[in-house]
Amino acid sequence: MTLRLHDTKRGRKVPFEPLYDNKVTMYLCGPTVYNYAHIGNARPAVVFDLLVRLLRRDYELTFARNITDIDDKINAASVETGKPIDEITSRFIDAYNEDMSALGVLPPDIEPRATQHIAEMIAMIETLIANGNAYEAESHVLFDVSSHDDYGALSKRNLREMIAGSRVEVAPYKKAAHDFVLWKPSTPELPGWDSPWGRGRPGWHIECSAMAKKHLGKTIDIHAGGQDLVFPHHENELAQSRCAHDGTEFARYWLHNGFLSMDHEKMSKSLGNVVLVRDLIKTIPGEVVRLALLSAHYRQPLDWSDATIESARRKLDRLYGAVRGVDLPADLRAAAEPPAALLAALEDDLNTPKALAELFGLARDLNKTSDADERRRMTASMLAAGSVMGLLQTDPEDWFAGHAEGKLAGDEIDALLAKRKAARKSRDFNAADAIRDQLADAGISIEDSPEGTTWRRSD
RNA sequence: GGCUAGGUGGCAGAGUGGUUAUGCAGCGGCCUGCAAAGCCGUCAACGCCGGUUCGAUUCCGACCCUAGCCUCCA
Repeated sequence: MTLRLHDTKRGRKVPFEPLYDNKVTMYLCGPTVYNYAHIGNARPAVVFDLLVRLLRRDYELTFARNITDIDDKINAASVETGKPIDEITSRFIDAYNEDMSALGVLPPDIEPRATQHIAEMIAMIETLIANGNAYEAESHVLFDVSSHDDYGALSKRNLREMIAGSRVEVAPYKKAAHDFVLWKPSTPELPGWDSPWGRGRPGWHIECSAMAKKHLGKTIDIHAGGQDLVFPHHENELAQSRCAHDGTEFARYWLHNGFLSMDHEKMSKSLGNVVLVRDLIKTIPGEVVRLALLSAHYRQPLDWSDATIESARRKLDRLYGAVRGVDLPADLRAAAEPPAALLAALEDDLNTPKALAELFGLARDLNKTSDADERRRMTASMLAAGSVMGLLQTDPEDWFAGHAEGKLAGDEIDALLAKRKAARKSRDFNAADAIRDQLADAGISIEDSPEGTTWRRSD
């Protein structure tokens, strides 16, 4: 395949070539588990899940998505609720995985947790001190940014400008404003680990460097995350890892997804517009959320609103409508390939809107033809495409029946449709239309065709 | 203030130096007992001002506007 990816560091799309022939390593910055995942957290999980699915077609992929389970926000939640840290984190790890699963996100090969890699972090910090890249001050260990020439190369900023624009108070123990914490002391109430610098806990950035090294090696192929992580998180990871590994390249391709807004406003707790995935999927199929997240290119901003959801739902109705009622043998389905144009779109830096356009084109062709073999072939192709994108994996009948219980049960609907059929046969259209109205009131719309009548939930 | 990305038809959203994106909505038609779904046709766009060019929405420059980052943040 000819995959092209937009690399943040080079600032442009470049052909993807793994370090080793057919083996690819990929690391995605996962959640900090102090709360349920919101829709903004879901975007990187979904878009990079698509990349994972694409890569697995041609490469032997090792994919790690970490869990940050030690952090000040987690500590704050612990103090607030009076519950121990691991009770909080294990609960939200489970919730995160359930929620992502509902969005069709496949589990990563490795899900490393920060608290299980303290020794690796300490070892890396010791190396950084020994190499002259870090220093100890007042029980803290800080990374000396001035020791790394290339600092700022990823986020395209230079230290002088950053200091000029800085509005941050500089901690007194720092040599320079942008030196960042590798290790910091803990108070007796807070979680801590023994270290050469006393009882303490790791800074935020070091965990990803240590875990990437342990599970994927010194140089990884793809490092991904949200755009907001470019600085400082990824810039700092990059500096640490290279300095700890004698300048060895850390990540060969840096991928960052764009931000999500809520009704054109920034999502924030203070505005009260944070939407949890957990709440969303109570009323909306996870697949609708997934398609909504894939309906804009991953590097573009995406606005989340009721219209976004409704649009995704209608798109799925159209796609499922096309494959509905096609009797597809399992072997034909298993052997099918996605259309080449669709793959080409995805391989062009995950151009999901283009890929979806191809899918709709196929749906139109499918709706047009009445040849049974053609219909089976096209349906198989659509489902294969859906499989790469993590869509269309539900039985169409189940899709249109809806997940939530409506006002009418399935057998009641069938009974009404039978009555209507009889009425139509005796050309009593008033009675037939009354039944149709009754169904419409219950949120059921019906579709007559030469083969019979089908129905769908439309509310 | 600095850095980065972007401003496309009613809405969402790709793309391109000259030719239909796509979805929803609208309009006309076909199909239907009437609808719905589907199909056909159709309307409609490239922030502003210059420049390069035979030709720019697409390249270059200025300007205006928007978002993100510069502090925890997907």
